Amino acid sequence: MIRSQVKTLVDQCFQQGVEQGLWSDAAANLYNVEVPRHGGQGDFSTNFAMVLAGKEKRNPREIAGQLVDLLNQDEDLLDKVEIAGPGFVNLFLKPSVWSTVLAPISEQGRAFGLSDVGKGKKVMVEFVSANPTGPLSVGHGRNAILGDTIARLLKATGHDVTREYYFNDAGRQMRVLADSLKARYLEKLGLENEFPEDGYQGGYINEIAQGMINEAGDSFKDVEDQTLFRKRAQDAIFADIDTTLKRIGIAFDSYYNEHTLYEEGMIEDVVAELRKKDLVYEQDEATWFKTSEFGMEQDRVIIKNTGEPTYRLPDIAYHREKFRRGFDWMINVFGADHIATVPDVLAGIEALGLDKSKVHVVLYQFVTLLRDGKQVKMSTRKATFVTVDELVDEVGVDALRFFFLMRKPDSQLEFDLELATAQSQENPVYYVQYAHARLCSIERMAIEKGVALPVLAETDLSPLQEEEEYQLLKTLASYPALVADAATDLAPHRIIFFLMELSGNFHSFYNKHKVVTEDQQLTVARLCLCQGVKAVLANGLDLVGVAAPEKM
RNA sequence: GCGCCAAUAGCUCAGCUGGAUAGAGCAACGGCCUUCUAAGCCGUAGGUCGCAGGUUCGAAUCCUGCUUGGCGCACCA
Repeated sequence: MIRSQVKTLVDQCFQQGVEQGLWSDAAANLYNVEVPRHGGQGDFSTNFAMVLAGKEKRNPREIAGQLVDLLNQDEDLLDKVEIAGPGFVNLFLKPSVWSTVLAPISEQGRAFGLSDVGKGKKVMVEFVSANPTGPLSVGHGRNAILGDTIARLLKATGHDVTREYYFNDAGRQMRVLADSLKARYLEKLGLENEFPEDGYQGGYINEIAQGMINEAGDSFKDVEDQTLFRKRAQDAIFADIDTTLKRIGIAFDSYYNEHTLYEEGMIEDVVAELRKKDLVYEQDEATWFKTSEFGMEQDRVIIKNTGEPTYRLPDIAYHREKFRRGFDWMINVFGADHIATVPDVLAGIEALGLDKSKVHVVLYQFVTLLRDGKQVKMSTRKATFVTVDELVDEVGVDALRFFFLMRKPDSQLEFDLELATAQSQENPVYYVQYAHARLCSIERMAIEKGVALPVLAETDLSPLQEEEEYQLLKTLASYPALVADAATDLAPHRIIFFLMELSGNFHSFYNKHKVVTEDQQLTVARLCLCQGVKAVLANGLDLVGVAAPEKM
């Protein structure tokens, strides 16, 4: 926005300097224009002279002086230019420039902040992907919110996004699940049963068993085939997962069942292709993949001596399928405990001659749940986990999403239930939402007092001259670039930090200055500013899936 | 033993991919409601950016080596 105007200006001066023989073009695209951290260092600052000095072994302050002369030809943007420190050139904008940010916000409305930096790139975000063995737990919650928000960000920046859920309803885990259900079923009928040693102990199994009894009594008691029980468990649990996801605002574009890979022969196909490249061999009745040829310490089994593939093989086949479906960028959201599987799959992709740089794994660290100040130990089997549903019951969807996004994926996330529930008033999500509600309240008040909401194009913005007003305008102006960066860096937490900053700017402004006053000119100008802040807050909140309430 | 992630204020964490004097929220202390929502604001205090080297005009940020914590290292997923 305004920053890019300034960047363009500096670029033009750079070019002029090249044409005038002041310097070579060695530093093209290497310098930057950024917002300095401290006050008094201008609205923007460039390291131009120092970068160039490094390239040409000259005195940076001398180059800075030449750049300043060129910049001083500008009449529209700049108020003054200074050389500072080791050779920074600090640019001070004409104050009136800042209010120009309000026009695009007003014109674009909900679309302000969106961009086409993705250029329609076809991207798949695969996330959650939990097998249907139980309700979604806290870890899945972080996965779900992270994946969903990354998808939202990419969509907002012009990517063609597909959200996919990959799951597997076969395999050992599901067999144990079926056995667990059957045992509970028999148990409830008062019949002899044997609960599997490593069975799933969650109460949800009992509920499913009870449902079967309510429906059909004991008619399943002699069924030997486990398929029935597996299907009952899977259907019930999947429906449950789906309900939870809907509840936290998440919908998938497609679901992919591992079965498909078998049914359509893609598993054998991958093995055949690897074999053709002499990358597999048989040993101890198992089939091995030469991962050692791709920088790994040892080879890995892809087909067990039982004839059953290990998880690697379908994972590789699945990724090949993603490539075949034409995705340019494949993002997987995995918990840190899956780190070990990543190199194998990447090796497989490489082995198949595909471009592994198109696959990006977002690894998020664990969520530590604190209850009564103590860490809650969680285990899916023992059902000592806290579910996403329970969390939502306690803190609500908005707080859940906000909290899960407050930390970058790389950081462990501490979720203190007491803090999130008992002190919900101090919850940062309210800080942001409250700012939005206040803005709505101001508009209501203005209308009540007979002040019509202004039309920006007809409003003189020159009365906006307070420091707090400039601060708000500057923050607003930084929004579009922030969204673009957060998206391409897969860093949703930056949106959260932006929202807190903008809200903070607004609360400060609000406490120091009154919007609706006797001064007509000032009132309408400030109402325009408020409309801009409100719109950007709403857009940002929408981007992370948090509500923007009009009243609190 | 090997791999990945982290280490920044008392606590929880940012730090825009190498910039100038280190940032926020809680917690602590002191102030601000007859005025558009006090779920808010203002001020004070709080730091050897885990340790040691290296790279350069310049390092919390990049490289190497250590230390501590978390997660992994299956013919489980």
